[in-house]
Amino acid sequence: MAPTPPLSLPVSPRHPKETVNQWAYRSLRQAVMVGLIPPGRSLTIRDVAAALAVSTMPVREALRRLASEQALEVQDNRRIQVPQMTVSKFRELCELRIALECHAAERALPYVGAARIEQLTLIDRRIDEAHAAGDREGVTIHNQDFHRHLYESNPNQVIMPLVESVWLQLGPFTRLALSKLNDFYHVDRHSEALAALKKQDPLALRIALEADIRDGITHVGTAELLSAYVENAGMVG
Amino acid sequence: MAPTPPLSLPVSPRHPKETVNQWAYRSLRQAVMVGLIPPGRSLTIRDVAAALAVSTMPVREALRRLASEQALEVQDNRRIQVPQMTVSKFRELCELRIALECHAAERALPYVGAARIEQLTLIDRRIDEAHAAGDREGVTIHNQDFHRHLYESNPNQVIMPLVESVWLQLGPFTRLALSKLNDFYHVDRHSEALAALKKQDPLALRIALEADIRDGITHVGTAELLSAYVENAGMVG
DNA sequence: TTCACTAAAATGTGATCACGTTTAACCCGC
DNA sequence: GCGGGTTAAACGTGATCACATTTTAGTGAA
Repeated sequence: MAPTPPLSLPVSPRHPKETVNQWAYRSLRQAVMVGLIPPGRSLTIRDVAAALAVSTMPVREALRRLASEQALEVQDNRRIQVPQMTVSKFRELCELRIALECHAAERALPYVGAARIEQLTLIDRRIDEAHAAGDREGVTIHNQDFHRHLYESNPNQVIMPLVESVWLQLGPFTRLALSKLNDFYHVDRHSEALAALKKQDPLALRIALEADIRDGITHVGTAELLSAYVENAGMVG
Repeated sequence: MAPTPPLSLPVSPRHPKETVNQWAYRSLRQAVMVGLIPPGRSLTIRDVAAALAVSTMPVREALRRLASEQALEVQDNRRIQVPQMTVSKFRELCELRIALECHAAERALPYVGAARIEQLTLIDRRIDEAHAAGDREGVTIHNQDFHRHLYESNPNQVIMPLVESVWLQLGPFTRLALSKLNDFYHVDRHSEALAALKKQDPLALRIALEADIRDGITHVGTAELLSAYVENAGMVG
């Protein structure tokens, strides 16, 4: 077995007023979300601390937090690693995502006014632009932005943290979905969702949203593709 | 304003092989779950550490973890407190609970066999016993046990952590529901759920489960009762 | 009495160190 | 060469200390 390569993390600049803890959390979260750390890779506190050039203290709290959000996994060894994915677990996460987000959208619907719809339309345009430019990471970010803004129309926010947790778990594997994105004719589910919002039609919204989520998933969801991806431990370009 | 009373936590014995961190987390979680710490009460690291007779290190990690599970809330002051509840937030949490748990039950259904049903029946009996004995906390614990065992029939577990998060947020207020428990004729929704499991009937299971959850909630859910409870900051016997 | 300003206490944050456990390397005997 | 046992390195955990920020108390003037 080859020796584990030295850990290198992309260091985004640290915001002013941001604690080292938050910065470490944000950096690690981003790395996990875009699948930069292959599943099964174990993260030691000292290594991450060295990679981020900070002490161990903020790092271990960031690691623990990500673990409690199911983005990382603590083994019996007390060692922390990126969770391994299985086909059935993946399916389970997708179905959960659909149930959760359809519910979130339905609960948000009554609060969606014209201003919000305009905002969502704008974000949707940004997705298209990133899509046209072949910017996969941009598509991911703006797509999450679209969903987040929709659900957060509901002022009584309790669902978003759970949705984010699911996103984090699926995160490392959405890259695969995006790599296939251009191979299919892309139906704009977001337009359908926006139409449903304008009509205040809950059922149409659910349908559009479920279709949108499945669209991004089915390309991955075939057992063959995913298991090939899983076996390669995330090494997909 | 009266000076904040000194913090006293019920210290459950520490398991062997359990780290101080885990023990502190478990203790705090339990305290929050049963509503022992009134909403709005701010928890300082040093106070909790003193109450648990440990150093600050494990405590702050426990606090942060509970915060990331939405059981506690970090303010802009960086201070940590038990979240305040509002009527609409409560309703939102209840609807989320129903959506989440109905989905979990449906995904678990195919895996529920005779052995599991027998186990659930046993737990249900324990609920009745606690109910008869007037043991509210026992009812809560065994009821959660029933739901947990049902959802965990699904071997690909991804939903339970989210469910636990919702339980934690509702936790401090279920006490009120239980205080009214004996005032109404109690339809045994668990029996209906068990029947649905035997028949492998997804729809009947959903209906039974939603009814079960609503039964425990409607007594609280009336705006008057809850707001009275919220105003009193959890001071309900 | 009330408001503003200052000083002191309290609190969160981050770094460093010590200890026990786990993991990996190494060496010896077969 | 190969397996088993010993030793050293690596790691997580928990405690203590120093520092910056926040909160509170106290004081004095209007």
